[in-house]
Amino acid sequence: MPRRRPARVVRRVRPARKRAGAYHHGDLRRALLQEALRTIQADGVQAVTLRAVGAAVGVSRTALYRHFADKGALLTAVAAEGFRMLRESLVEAWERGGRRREGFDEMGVAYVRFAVAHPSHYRVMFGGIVNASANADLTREASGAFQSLVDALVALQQQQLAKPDDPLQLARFVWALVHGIAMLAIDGQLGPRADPDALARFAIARVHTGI
Amino acid sequence: MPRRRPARVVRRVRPARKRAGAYHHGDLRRALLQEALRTIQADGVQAVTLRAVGAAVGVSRTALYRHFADKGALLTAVAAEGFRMLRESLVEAWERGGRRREGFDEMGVAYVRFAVAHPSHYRVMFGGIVNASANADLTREASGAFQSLVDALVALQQQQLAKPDDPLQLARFVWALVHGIAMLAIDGQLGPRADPDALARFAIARVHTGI
DNA sequence: ACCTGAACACCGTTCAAGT
DNA sequence: ACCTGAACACCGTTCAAGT
Repeated sequence: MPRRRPARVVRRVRPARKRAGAYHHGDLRRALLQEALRTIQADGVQAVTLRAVGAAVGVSRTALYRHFADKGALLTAVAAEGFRMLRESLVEAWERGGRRREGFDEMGVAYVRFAVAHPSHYRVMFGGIVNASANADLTREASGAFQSLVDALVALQQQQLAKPDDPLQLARFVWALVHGIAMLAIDGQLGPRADPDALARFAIARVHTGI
Repeated sequence: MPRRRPARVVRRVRPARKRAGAYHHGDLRRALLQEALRTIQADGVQAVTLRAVGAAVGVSRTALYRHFADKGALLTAVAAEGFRMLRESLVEAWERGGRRREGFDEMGVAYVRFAVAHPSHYRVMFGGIVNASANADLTREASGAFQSLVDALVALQQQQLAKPDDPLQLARFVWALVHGIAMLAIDGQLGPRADPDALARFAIARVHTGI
């Protein structure tokens, strides 16, 4: 493990100028969370150190402990935020596609695109870095994203566009499929020439004949 | 991050008894690899430290550098070994099922079972810990596992049990599906009462009508 | 050829102390 | 209430030295 030093945290370090006697930071919790998100997107999770995140928002490396239980809690919040963003993308795609079969196809593509656009963030959500069932907020956001898929499937069933199977099991099936495509894509396991979008459309098309 | 200390490495530490003038270890490379595998299965990747692995096989923490470029190379070897084991499981299931549709179903279940039986090892193979395309040996083993799926699909096509679509794309589709089920299962995202085996069979059954 | 031991530059976390 | 700075117990990696 190269133990590569955080690329260039310096650039956003505020020179510790603090008004005399004023230790407050407005909303340090939010600032730390956003800096963690920025670092993950730019340099990956391993670049998120308490020292680097603290320095970037102009605070000591232990200030975080006032707002998070530990580093794991910070990453848990990052994961929860990811599920919130993912749910928004899915719902937007579903509605843009007219809440019909086209909308469902768009959801599948949107899912894979989210992962490909935010690979490091996606890994925090699913890579075993945070314990999915440990945190109530995280569980709620993850369930919300999953529920948007269940809702769409129920709507398809009402329009006779899907078989009246257990929508939960159907949703798990579709979720696993797009999740698998997403993981293989960001892992480079689809090969250099594979097109994640095309595979997603191919897969969803095959799924329709099965559900 | 609790930075939890390696549970109980002590138990397998040999008391550094070394025959005078004999530094050789027979096959230290293999010993280090197997100890890493054992630790991952027992305590997870984060328990694999050069100090712990070295101590467990009775060697200093830097002896590893004679046989691996760095810690990443050790984990890459672990991942490659995982793909070898996975391919064996898949081929065994395919042949046990008579190289027909039943065999294909068994492959899907075997895939998910492998991941559930070796969750930490599976994460090393797919969790972004090692770079999939960086190492030739790893790439070869991963391709071998994937190829066992392609071979099965081609056989199904020859038996008219699958549509004559591009077998590579079909294989990516099925691979993504079982991979997604596996990941969600070991991540606990399927919920506490979900049955990975049942979901795998449900999914493969739906797939057959689509391929 | 193979391994050691000290040294180095990092970590996350705790805690008494400051305002 | 909120933050600091030193201290602690860990890391992976390098390197001169030993056999």
